[in-house]
Amino acid sequence: MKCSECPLGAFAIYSPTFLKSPSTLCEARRDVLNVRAQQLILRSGEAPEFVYTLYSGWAYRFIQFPDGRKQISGFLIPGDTIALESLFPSENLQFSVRALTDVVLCVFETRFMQEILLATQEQRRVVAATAFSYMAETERRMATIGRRRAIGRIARLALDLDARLRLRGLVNDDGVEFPLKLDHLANALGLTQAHVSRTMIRLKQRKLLETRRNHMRILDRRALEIVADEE
Amino acid sequence: MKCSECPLGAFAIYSPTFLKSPSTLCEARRDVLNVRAQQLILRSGEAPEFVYTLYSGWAYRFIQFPDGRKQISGFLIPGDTIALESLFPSENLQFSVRALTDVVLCVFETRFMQEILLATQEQRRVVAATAFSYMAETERRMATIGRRRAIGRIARLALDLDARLRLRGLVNDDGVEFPLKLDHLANALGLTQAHVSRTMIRLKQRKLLETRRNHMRILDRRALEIVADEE
DNA sequence: CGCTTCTTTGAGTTTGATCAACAATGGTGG
DNA sequence: CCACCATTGTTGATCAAACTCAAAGAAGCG
Repeated sequence: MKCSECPLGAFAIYSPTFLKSPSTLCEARRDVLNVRAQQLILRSGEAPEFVYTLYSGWAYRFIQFPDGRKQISGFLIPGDTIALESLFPSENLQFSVRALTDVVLCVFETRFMQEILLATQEQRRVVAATAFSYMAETERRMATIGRRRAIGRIARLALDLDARLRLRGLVNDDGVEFPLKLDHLANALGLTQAHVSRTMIRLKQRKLLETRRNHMRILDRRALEIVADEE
Repeated sequence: MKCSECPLGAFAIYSPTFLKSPSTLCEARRDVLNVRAQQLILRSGEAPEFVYTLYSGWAYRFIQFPDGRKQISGFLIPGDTIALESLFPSENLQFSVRALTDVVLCVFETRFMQEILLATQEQRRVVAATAFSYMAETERRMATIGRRRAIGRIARLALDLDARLRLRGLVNDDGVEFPLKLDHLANALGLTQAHVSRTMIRLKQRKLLETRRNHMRILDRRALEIVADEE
């Protein structure tokens, strides 16, 4: 695969550099890695050696508790950097990342990526904006989990994912790719799988969204937003 | 107040610069602001004009819902920067910050602070580390809210705050300053004030911690950690 | 001392968890 | 193309944690 033809380069964290000179990224890229669904990509407690970006497939970032429970703190979609934390030599990771589907990763030399991302004003701005936007999303999800009931939590997550996927152009016939199982939703939203099932059925009955196979479609965005804000 | 004598400079985000040349900060400082308890410091939707750091008192960062509920996403203690987001000209804020007690703020020229914080490798490292550490704390709190019951959530918050306050030296006779009311705990942990009250009483009965006036003391740290991890 | 702000407590209700079984779905290989 | 298997989703019964609403106490402050 040539970086110069990458359809995601314009959305990645290195987009300013990519748009100016795609070949720079090819030089920084060490490898392209295939990872099977369910495999760990980053392990809590370690310090990642490379910077990875997601070329295809989904992954999720999660915190594992001693008793086996887990909380998914975010989903990663094509174009996302696996963990901005890996860019800087600070502490070890406090979370893990697991492939949700089969995944293809681009592997970059950390040192090289640091240089690219700090090189220009514009690049630094994009890095900061990406970090703050992830921060904002995490805070909003915390608020949703803390203060909304099941139906509002699911509505909000559906809207957020839909928006992000659309920005990346990952749309098919008026809906988006959607490999999440009830279990993922449950672990991301502080609910149980059984309860997510019941609640999804309510959302479908109210004609707010539908899911089939690996696909989700929002049927009434306005109404769904009201549910997310008020229920 | 002279910056050179500031006891918090060594803990602030500009600590490398401060330790080398305290006067640099005096030059960047525009003002010292007194803010009363309950006043808003930053408003959601706006773009802050200056960079503020907390010289004394506590504040909290929160998201307000249309229906009046709110979620506190973090507490700010002396030495903290009010919002790293204000450093970079990205989008508008998605959260607000309110003074929890009477507060004294140092007000810095944004442009000047940017220069200081990007000037050296060491400064950039500290900025990144601060951002990632706040990120990690937010993710861990999300996990706690999503996957722990009331007693574990309170235990975890008490431990986290205690640790942060101790790092800053804000300790008095084996306990820490603690101006939080039940309502703040409730809004930070996704609970109601009534339920926090009942749960705190259980923690006190089990001799894990005590609170009087504006003060909290952890009586059995080991046991409290077990509660935070497993209950 | 009186007022305001916080905390405690109670009764009744609701949401969501738990445990468990069963149904549907989508591959896979024969 | 069908039978089989693994995975995922649905459903029911029961229970517990936490919420709501409300009122009474306690504590702190001027």
